[in-house]
Amino acid sequence: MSEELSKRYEPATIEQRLYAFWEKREFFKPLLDAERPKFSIVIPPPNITGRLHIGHALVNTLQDILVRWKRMSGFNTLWLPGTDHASIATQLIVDRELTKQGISRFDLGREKFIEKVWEWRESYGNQIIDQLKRLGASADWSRLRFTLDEGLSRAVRHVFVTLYEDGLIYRGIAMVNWCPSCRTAISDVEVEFDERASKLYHIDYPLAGSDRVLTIATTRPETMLGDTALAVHPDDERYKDVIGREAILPIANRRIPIVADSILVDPEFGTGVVKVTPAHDKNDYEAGKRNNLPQLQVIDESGKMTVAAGKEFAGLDRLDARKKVVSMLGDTGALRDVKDYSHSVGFHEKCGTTIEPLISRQWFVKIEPLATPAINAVRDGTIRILPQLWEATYFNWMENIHDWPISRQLWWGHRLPVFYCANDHMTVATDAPTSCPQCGSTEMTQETDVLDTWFSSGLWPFSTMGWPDDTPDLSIFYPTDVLITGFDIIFFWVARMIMFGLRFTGKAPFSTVFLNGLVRDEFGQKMSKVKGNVIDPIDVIDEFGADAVRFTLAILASGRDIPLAKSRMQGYAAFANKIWNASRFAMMHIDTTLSSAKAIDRDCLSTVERWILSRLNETTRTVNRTLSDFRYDEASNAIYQFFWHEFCDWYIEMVKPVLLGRHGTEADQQRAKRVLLEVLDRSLRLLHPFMPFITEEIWLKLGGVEPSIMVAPYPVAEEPLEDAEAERMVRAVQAMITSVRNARAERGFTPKDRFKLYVRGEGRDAAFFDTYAYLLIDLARLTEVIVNGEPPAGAQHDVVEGFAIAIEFPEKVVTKEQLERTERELEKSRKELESLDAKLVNEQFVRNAPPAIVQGAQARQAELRSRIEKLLQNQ
RNA sequence: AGGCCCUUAGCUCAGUUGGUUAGAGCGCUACCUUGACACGGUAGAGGUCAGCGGUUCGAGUCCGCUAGGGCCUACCA
Repeated sequence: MSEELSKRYEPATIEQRLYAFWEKREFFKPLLDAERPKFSIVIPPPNITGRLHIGHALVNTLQDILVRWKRMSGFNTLWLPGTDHASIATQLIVDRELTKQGISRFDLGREKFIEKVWEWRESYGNQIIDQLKRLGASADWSRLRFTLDEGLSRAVRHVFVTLYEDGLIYRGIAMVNWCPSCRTAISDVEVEFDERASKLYHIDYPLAGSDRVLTIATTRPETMLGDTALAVHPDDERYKDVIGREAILPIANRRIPIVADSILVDPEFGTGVVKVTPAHDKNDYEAGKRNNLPQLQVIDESGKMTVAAGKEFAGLDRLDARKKVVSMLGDTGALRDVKDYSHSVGFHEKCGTTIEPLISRQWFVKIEPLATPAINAVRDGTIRILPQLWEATYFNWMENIHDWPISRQLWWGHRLPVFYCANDHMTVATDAPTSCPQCGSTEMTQETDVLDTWFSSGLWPFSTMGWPDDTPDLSIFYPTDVLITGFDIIFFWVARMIMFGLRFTGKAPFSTVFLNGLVRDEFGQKMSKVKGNVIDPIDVIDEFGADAVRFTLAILASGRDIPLAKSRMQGYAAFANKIWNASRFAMMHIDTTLSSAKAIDRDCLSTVERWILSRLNETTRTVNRTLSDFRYDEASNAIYQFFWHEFCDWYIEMVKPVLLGRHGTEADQQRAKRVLLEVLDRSLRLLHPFMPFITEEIWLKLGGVEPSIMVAPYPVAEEPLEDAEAERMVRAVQAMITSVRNARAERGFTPKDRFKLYVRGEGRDAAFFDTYAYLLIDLARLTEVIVNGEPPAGAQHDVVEGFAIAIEFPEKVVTKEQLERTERELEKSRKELESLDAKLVNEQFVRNAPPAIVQGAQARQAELRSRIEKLLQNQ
């Protein structure tokens, strides 16, 4: 048959053509058929701002492997793709673009700015989708969703209104994490802490009406302008007498009360006196509420000092104000000491700005009623989180969860469905009211705040399927089966989907969460532009092919961090080339197509054929089992080992004598061709989820019944193919061949030199060695094999897999290396035998160990004894 | 501060409930242009499984301690 294949596999020439073929034939699309077993999965929507990075490549490779495996295994499979509008990230990017052009978003105004963002999204927002296609992702692009789509926006409004009506969304004034650069509130999970070198300033506060001073310590002296109290511990003997008195706040010269607070103050820390700034510190805020202290805001939304901080500070940036305060304190002698200090500082994860705790009016989700069912769902096994150790992290966070601030003072995103009339009456409704239900005013304005991006992505598994409508997609594909994502968004996203899913659909949105590790560089370092160790997936796809990249990611992914090295990808590119050439070899000989080939008569197979089918069957079993456990590493490794080291290294070599007509009958040859086709076909199908492109390219040439390998059935293990006896005998042949090659190399013979081999075997085994002597002759390059003959003196003896063999060399050339080697082997065998002997005379061992272990030890003991005896003859 | 994890070949890592001789990829050495493949083949070197102690007939695997490294969460005046 067969067209010519090029000598080397060239991924670039086939990948895009095959992907276009799959898309055109709509193989990615599931059926709207509720009767068939389904498998569904939703993509973690990448941000529209994103370019594909290696983390996306990983998570989407893992999803695609699962999806292709399930699809081939007969499931009606949906992989639903989409993108996230990424409120802050996108706004930041477009903002920066505008800044480059010398425009501020405030010049444009909200509406014009949002138009710009949509334009930006049209141009760049789907780049990442095209990149996912390069990877081979078999998602159903006809269902592509975007979190700001009308349908998804409707779901968002519906959820907001429902939660509001249920009393689970409220508006309130509270201290939040504020980003002075983005000028918005953010949630706790969006704050990243980093240990920073800083200073601890010790400042004297005079006690009013006395000469005494109270020394406090602070890392943020500028906030003292907003101090409204000092606090000490009520049981601290040193300060019992000052409780209730007043201190004089330096610089501002205000009198502030001294209060007792056992929660805020740790008497062991510092001087035991704490300044209290209720408007600018979380703990002080709480302490202020406990002690009825006024809140004095001295820093504004942009991080600048307010008028309340004093005339000379108003308008200064908080850091400049700090310098000024320190300098003034120094001048007045109130600055007692400055110490180097290291403490953790919160930064906005998106822009890196230092977070400023501020009191502001925000919208919150009351989280406890949502969290409790979400905790239970994981506890009772409705949802399982893998690797399981993440469950503890999930519980820990969920059990200490705080209300979720969901409003953001941004422009790009879902505007809250909250409307105010001219008389400031508030209406919460999914559709904009034309007039105020309370006063009839027709001057309605919508809340300017938008929702946290994660509010909409929290609805992703069902909003993408048309919820809140009752759609076929929802009834067939929801809840989904598996969620694959990075552990870094377990709180941002996974927890919120579970909470929302349970609340609004009554069902867990997925039954399994698989959290993949972080891709690092080959030395285990995080990839970062600064370090310059970033691997761009598109670059490596260009260099090694998508299949090699995917295979590398899969074989390294066991749930933990992945140290990715280019050398690794190079290795699997070589594997792809190996597959290509093994197939090339096979196709040079195969003369039927898969669809026209006759069924294999399993009753008249050769031992070698039964062996390779048995090995392939075992591999098939392993791959299916490990994939269902998300052990991508074991699955891909099993195929790799089988294909390269059993199929290529041994089977193809063993079948060559028959295939090339050096041995056997015409019928043997025909059968060999048929089995070769069978093994290649099954191997390719087994491998397809991991390496979709190369397997498709080759498989199409084999002429199967199905139009594509991706819709051909996935192999499953079949018990009749297991053949322990064939495996035992071929193992023996392999060991004999290895032994001969080894001895040849040791004695300094070339591969061209041929020898006589003596093999000892009984009954059926002897008959086997007679029949398959040609294998030994061909692969070990022998002149002949003598079964149960008497080897001449000077032959080299060995015992492998329980069979005694001897090699007759042309003359007795015993090299020093060889003697040393024999000595080493003897030493090893003796040592092992020694420990085995000790074990077997130990009654405890014989009594307590399982019989199989004891029998194994005895068998090994016998083998070692005979091996030692034979090795001694070589000296 | 609390919790979790890691330490196995030169490098990066597997090693499932304790059980024969601890594996892989890359790298390294020697030989081989054998009619699928030099992105190849064959053979080989390389490990006191971080250290110490314990449980057990038996420990890389279980327990404790020590040392080093990483991650997460919360607070740090």
